[in-house]
Amino acid sequence: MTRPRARRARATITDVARQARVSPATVSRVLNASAPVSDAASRAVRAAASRLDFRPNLLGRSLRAKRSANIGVVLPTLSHPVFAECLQGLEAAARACDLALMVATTGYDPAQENAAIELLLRHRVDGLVLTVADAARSKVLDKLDAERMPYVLVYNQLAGRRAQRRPTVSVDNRAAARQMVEHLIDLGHRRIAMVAGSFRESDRARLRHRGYEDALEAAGLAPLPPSELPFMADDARLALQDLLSRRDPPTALFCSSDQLALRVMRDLMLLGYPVPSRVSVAGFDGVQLGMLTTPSLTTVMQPSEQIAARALDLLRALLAGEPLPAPALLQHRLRPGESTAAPLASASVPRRAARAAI
Amino acid sequence: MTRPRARRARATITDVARQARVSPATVSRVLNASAPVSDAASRAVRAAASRLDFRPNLLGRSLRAKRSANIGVVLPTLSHPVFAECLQGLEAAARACDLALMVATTGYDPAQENAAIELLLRHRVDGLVLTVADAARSKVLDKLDAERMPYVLVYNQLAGRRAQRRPTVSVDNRAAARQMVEHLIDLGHRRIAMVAGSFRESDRARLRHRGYEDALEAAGLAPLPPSELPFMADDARLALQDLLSRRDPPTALFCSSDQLALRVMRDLMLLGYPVPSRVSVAGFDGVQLGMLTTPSLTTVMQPSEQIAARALDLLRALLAGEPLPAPALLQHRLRPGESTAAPLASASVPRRAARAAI
DNA sequence: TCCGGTCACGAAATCGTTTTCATCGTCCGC
DNA sequence: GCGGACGATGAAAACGATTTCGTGACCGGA
Repeated sequence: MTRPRARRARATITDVARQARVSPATVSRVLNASAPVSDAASRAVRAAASRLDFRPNLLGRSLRAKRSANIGVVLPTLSHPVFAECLQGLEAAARACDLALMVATTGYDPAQENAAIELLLRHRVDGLVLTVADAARSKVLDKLDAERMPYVLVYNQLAGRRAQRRPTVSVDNRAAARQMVEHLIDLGHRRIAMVAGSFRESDRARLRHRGYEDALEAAGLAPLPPSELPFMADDARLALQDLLSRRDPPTALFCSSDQLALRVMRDLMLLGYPVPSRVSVAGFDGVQLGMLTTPSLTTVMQPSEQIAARALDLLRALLAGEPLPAPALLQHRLRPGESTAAPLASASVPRRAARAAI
Repeated sequence: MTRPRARRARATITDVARQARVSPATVSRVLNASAPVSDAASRAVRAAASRLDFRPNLLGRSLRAKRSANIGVVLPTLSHPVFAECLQGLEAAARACDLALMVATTGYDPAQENAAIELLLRHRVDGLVLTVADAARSKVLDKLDAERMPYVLVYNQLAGRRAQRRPTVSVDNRAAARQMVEHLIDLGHRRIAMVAGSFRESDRARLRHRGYEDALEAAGLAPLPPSELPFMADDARLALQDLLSRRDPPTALFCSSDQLALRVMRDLMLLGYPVPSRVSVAGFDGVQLGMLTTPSLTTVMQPSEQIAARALDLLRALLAGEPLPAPALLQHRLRPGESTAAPLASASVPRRAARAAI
């Protein structure tokens, strides 16, 4: 007697086996192509599986195989479009090879980084793709190393010996920043300030600052003291006001991210400093929305899609047992926009002096 | 003889049990507080667990308990900030109750919607939070219903009987759109066009169009034919050019999303129609970036954080066995920006005629 | 003292797979 | 005709937890 009203539970591999008159082992072999199976059996299994609408229970498989086909993604935030785009890219790449993605965000907070990773590890992700605040002194990376849990860093970039131990996919932040600042110098700017959210907490911001210094030094110009913009909108505006009302204010601002650059542009407008006629603004990231503003944002494009795709490639290689890959540096591209222009004649250092300085 | 060089495998519940001199069952009871345990045993277990750095293997638990503590999120895209913000909110809410999130994006494509869901179901997510292209005629929702898989829709909004069967969390799209268009009318606009990516594929765009019609009708104004902007940037610009070079062109454009509105604003600038002096533009969503542009975007704010939090609440209720909740309508808010203003005197219908029409 | 009832706990079954190992033909070369 | 190799298969043991069920121990009341 079958009980018609009870919802039929989903078919398991045993049901398929019974229906196909083979053993569960054979079903597994057919469905995973993990061992040769006779044609007859193979067909019977496939027929049974489709008849029963078999959906393998990945929990069972993962438990037994010690592989969950599941990779963790840990990012600082999704409000910043560059990370959202990256996640989007990861997701596409992951689904292409039947991997699921578990995401967590950390808000740049080490405690949350840790909590996020713990959660993912409990769920037995096979590996991780992550962006940490500071890759060189990250507790969670130490932990992952200690546990031999494979991971690939994205956007983070390491220098020196550490770079050999921790796989990263990024652009050459220093070179890219230098190129951007050189662009500003080429436009005629002589007093260029760099603005970031926090240098201390971001390895990328620091590298970009190095690039900024490289460019100025090569041009014989003096770097201005770096500015950190407070997180609160109003405080940030005041800080900006302060920065620009000094004697010899900067004529160009190089921002450590597009998100920041867009905020800065907006604040400058509100403060009565038109962009780019009074102040030029440059960003870093190349988010789509930077092209939609007026003026459009001059920025360094990071190839987020490629970064994502490459990161997943590397991670899969690690999972396959290949040795630690060298850090991957992907090509950036300077995207000129309308937010940068030559400085006002009155604001720029007299031509002759500038030339002499160079 | 222990082999010191072999990496010690992670401790399992059995190891903890052995170390604490109790059975695995007791360990489980202590760690999940699922049954009373003596103080002594409890302490011993906790001590052993922390000494061994025990990390429960959720695969084992999920398999046995038929609960994976894992919820699936299916969204059209993450490039659209409104979804990124939603995911961000979901993640925060989920981690607060120790749930992991598995995400997939669909690009509004039914085939991908299906593939994404299949993947998540194989991984045995406990439930889903999703946004589909069109909730009323969605194959995947039918499938989920058939399988009794709990889900909550976000942003989607259903009308009529269907609304009772499918839990949704959204704003009142129609009312919100009406309010936005009324705002345009109040500013003096008489020829207002609505612009969307695709009405056919989006239940939300259609509802917002209804609200648009409501507002115009209530004001005694005639709706203009709706415009769908092509996806390709250049084509979209041409379409816009065409729309505005007709006889009696619209003086205000109501866009079905902020993303679209920002693109439209940019294109209008490029085409030589300043916003808002020549054309007003209004959006829908309330994404953060809309406040950073100049002019800032007039829009309807959807409370994405709350939508996410509420969706997770509802889903947890469903998982706990509670009956289907009624659709949740959350409060929207009109966020006035600089992208809307009174129409040029020459463009607006003469006051008297307008009054008469009303 | 005995009995019924809690209470804390352990043994063992179970979840749905994969994987090892043994078995059984069959085929081939001699 | 025989031995060995090989190919396809099934039985059964994992994987790491939860959960059912049963069993002492203990307590209070008669």
